Amino acid sequence: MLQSQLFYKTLKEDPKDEQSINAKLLLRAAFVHKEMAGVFSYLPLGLRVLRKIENIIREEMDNIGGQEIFMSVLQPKAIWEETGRWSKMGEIMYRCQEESGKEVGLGSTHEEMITDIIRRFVNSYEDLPLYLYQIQTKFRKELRAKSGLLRGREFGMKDLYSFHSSEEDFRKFYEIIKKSYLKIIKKCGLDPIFTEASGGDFTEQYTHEFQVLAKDGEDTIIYCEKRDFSENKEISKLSVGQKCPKCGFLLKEGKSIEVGNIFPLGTRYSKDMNAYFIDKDGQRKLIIMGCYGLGLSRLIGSIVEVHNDEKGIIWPSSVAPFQVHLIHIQDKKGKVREEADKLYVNLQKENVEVLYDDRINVSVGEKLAEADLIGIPIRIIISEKTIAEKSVEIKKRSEANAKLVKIKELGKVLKL
RNA sequence: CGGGGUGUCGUAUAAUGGUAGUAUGUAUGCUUUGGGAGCAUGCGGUCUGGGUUCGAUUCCCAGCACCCCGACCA
Repeated sequence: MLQSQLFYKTLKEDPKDEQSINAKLLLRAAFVHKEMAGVFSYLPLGLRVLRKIENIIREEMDNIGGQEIFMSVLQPKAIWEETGRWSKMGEIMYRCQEESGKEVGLGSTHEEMITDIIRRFVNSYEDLPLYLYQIQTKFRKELRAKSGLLRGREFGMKDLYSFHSSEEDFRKFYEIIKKSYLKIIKKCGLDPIFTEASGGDFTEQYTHEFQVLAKDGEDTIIYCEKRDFSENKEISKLSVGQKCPKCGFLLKEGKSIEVGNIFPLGTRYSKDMNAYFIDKDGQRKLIIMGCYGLGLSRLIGSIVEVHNDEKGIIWPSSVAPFQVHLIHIQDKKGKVREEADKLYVNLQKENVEVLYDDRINVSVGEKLAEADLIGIPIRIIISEKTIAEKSVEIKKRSEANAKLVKIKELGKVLKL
């Protein structure tokens, strides 16, 4: 991508109304545009990050046998009435009324809809287990949207629903998905803590959350540094300084962001919505369900909250909008530009995702400051100086020092 | 939804009961190229509605928006 063509514009100053780091940096670097509180549009840079994360998730979901679907956002009132949640979700769900008086809701979650779908397709134990997921925009009337992408009224989420013929089978899958989520979150460059919490609106039982430590997180967890124990402070009977019940280490308390959660739904929804299957023994039984959410927008926000410095964002390479930021420093004869063009073409041939700062009437300082703000993991500078040594300068965004690398050896250094 | 704060060019800010200024961005031209570069010229603004007043961006009231705290929630 040529930077001269990229749809973006950076801001030198923090937007005055934003307090959270993720909002400040994502807005300043033009990853997103804010439409209103808790509602953001994704611009080219931000969308590239979003797609990266989506694909990390897809790959992992497909690995464990998930199948992707895409449910509608508009939801009929009738299915929500079956579970009694039409009135219960009133404060959360956006709703509208058609001319005829018919009411519809915008999906704030999809338990009802998925149950409605599968009850028409699942008849036998042979149809189970079944794992369906989607990557979808959710709408919730947040009374107080805040903290940039961390709490929105419209936000991206991956939701997975699993269907089982026995509690035992469900438990097995619960363990699989736990590992899988930990893996996904780690791949996104975060350090997840598996945390026990209360079930909220979904279930009476305790559930589990995937928390990421962050100064400005809105949750508080009591956790063991060895990662073998963690409870949301809301429900925890333990506190800082007490011993971890698993390993005896001293417990810590920390602010955190909930990036994912898993709920054992049991037969809560299948019962209300008559989702049965015929088991091996010929008996009609309720389908056992689980649901598993992963906040896409929230993951992006969390990554920025965790990976930044005073100059800008530091993207982990797995989710970075580009892998390499190629910057040329203009000389009088235009030689550097020629060399940079060549390098750009070559990198593209090697399928390196490269953002090439080809702009000519822009000062070096501005280019470098913008590069730091945008936060692409590897910065390559080519200038008269480096060309004199048949080299380029390489610097990782996460490191302080740059080094000269011979152009010939560039492929090796970039591990192409 | 309760409490608090803030609304001035795209962004960040200053000032004022009587012509709204600066920086940055942006447009044009020239110069410049290793940390948001220089000169010149141009474009661009007082959230909305009501009240007080000869006159309101300024004072008062209401609304709206945004931010923060709380409650709620992924």
